[in-house]
Amino acid sequence: MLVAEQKEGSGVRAADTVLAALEAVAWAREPIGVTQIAQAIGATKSAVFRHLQTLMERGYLTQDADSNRFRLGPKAFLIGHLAPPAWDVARILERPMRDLRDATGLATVLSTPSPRGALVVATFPGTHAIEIGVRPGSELALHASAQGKIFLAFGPPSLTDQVLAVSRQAFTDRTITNAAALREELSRVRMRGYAVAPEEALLGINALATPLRDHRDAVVGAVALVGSIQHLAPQPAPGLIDAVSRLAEEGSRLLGHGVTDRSPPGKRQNRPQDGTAS
Amino acid sequence: MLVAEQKEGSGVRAADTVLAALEAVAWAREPIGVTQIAQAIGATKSAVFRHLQTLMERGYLTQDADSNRFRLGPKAFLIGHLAPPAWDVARILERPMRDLRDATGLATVLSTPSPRGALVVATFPGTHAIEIGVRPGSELALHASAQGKIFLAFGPPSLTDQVLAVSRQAFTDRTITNAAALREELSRVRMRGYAVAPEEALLGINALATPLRDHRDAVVGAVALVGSIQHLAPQPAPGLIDAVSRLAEEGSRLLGHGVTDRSPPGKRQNRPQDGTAS
DNA sequence: GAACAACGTTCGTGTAGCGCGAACAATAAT
DNA sequence: ATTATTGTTCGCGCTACACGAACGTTGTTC
Repeated sequence: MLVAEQKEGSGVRAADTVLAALEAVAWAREPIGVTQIAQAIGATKSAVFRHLQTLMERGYLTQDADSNRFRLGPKAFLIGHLAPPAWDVARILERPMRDLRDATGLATVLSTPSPRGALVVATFPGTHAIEIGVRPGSELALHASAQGKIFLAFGPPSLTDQVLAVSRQAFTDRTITNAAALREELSRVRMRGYAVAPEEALLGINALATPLRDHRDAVVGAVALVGSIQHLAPQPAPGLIDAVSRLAEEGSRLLGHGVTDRSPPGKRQNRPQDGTAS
Repeated sequence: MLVAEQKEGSGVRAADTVLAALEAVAWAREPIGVTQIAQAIGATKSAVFRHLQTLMERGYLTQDADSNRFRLGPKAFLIGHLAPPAWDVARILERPMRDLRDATGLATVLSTPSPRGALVVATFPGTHAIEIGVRPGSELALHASAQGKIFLAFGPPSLTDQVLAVSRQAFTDRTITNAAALREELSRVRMRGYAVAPEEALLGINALATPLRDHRDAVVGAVALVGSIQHLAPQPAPGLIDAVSRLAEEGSRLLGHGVTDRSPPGKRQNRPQDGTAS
């Protein structure tokens, strides 16, 4: 074992497992049993069982009296509704996102940055016969999704370094795994102001994403269109780019971007970085 | 094995700690630091620190870039909004609860049963000069709160046994700690249909609660008025009782109570169990 | 109705991973 | 500068966790 290979090194194992179990229940749209949870998160039944007890004791889960299956409980609900309204972009953007979906027929996705990837917060599936969508809760790889590249391109450079430090998984043969190539792609994204990821996460699928900025100009999310490469070419139609950009701008405006922007320049969190010294 | 004596024995310590840390952040209405969290949940700084890393890795928390303080993250938001809409009673009852508060001037509280107590889901503080309220997230003792007694009186008998198995804490000298007296009080609650808890949790404060029932006739929550014993006597004014009862009935109706109530009697969740062999 | 399968739950064991306390670093306050 | 308080890291010892297998129960199949 030469390489440190820090995958999960800093965290607490039992704590990570309990959160994984919680998520397994959350992502399932119907009550789910111990065995399914165990194999979903790759742990043994007995371990999961004890963790589920912990979650029940604290009210995050409830166990159906006669089926012995688990569903989310009141504490989970409460925690989510105590979360800062900043994440309520989902609600704010619900209408315009649906409109964009209806106008383009493509799946519309709202993501937010998370250490493991671009967390899908809200989605509106496409309207074509072959429906393409993304499940809320999914975490899209930062290097292989349009949203992820947005976060890498406009987010803190430490995030990029983190991603470049470990080897990137190749989901398809179009996935950009080379570090230099990825850096180049990111500077291209910065120039264009939008990101695409043709067949980088899944063959036949492309995505087009633009950044959401808050009142402090920090990128806090991304809106994206996802669809077949038939409807969403590697070089998307200008109309689509405009539409997504407008949606992102509207969302940013609703987040306070551009208003009361009186923070003295240079006082932002834009630590000098390297200015893309590449 | 007569008594199970399960205080915290069955859970996983690290898992419990990480959830406690998550809650500490959630209940704080502003970003909070490691030290405060540690002493809030009674753990050492270093342990809490590692747990916070786990929570960040999974996106439940975000760390403010320059203050190093923690706030709830997107995953917490998402989990809460994936919770079954049953807990959305809070939203459904928002209007009527506010109306009741305005009509009575007393704090209106919505609670739901949880193993540790009556979990406060939503509150509207009273309107008197001396404001009395309950913080969302608080877990009121089952034996010393009006809401808790509702859950004991109308919930599964196993819950009552559980509470009676351990010694009850006396918050004031009015708190009912004696097992027989509590059983008696519960049957009184069942007869009346409402519960009060004059000065049982806090001197000078009383509460008046009625049960919320879902479509299967199970008690899934309680609405309560909380206020000074000046405004809320140990034997509350009939008008107040009526008002709370009406609110609870309206809430129950919104939860589907009374419609398609065709479940055969005796088929409910009253499994014989061992009948309290102790 | 017996045999089977699958599930939730319990139990014992070895070890690694956790909690602890103290040291270190970085900031803020005096 | 000095002090105090914070966030972060380190090393150690022991606990309390993950594992695997067994148990009890439910539901399914022929």
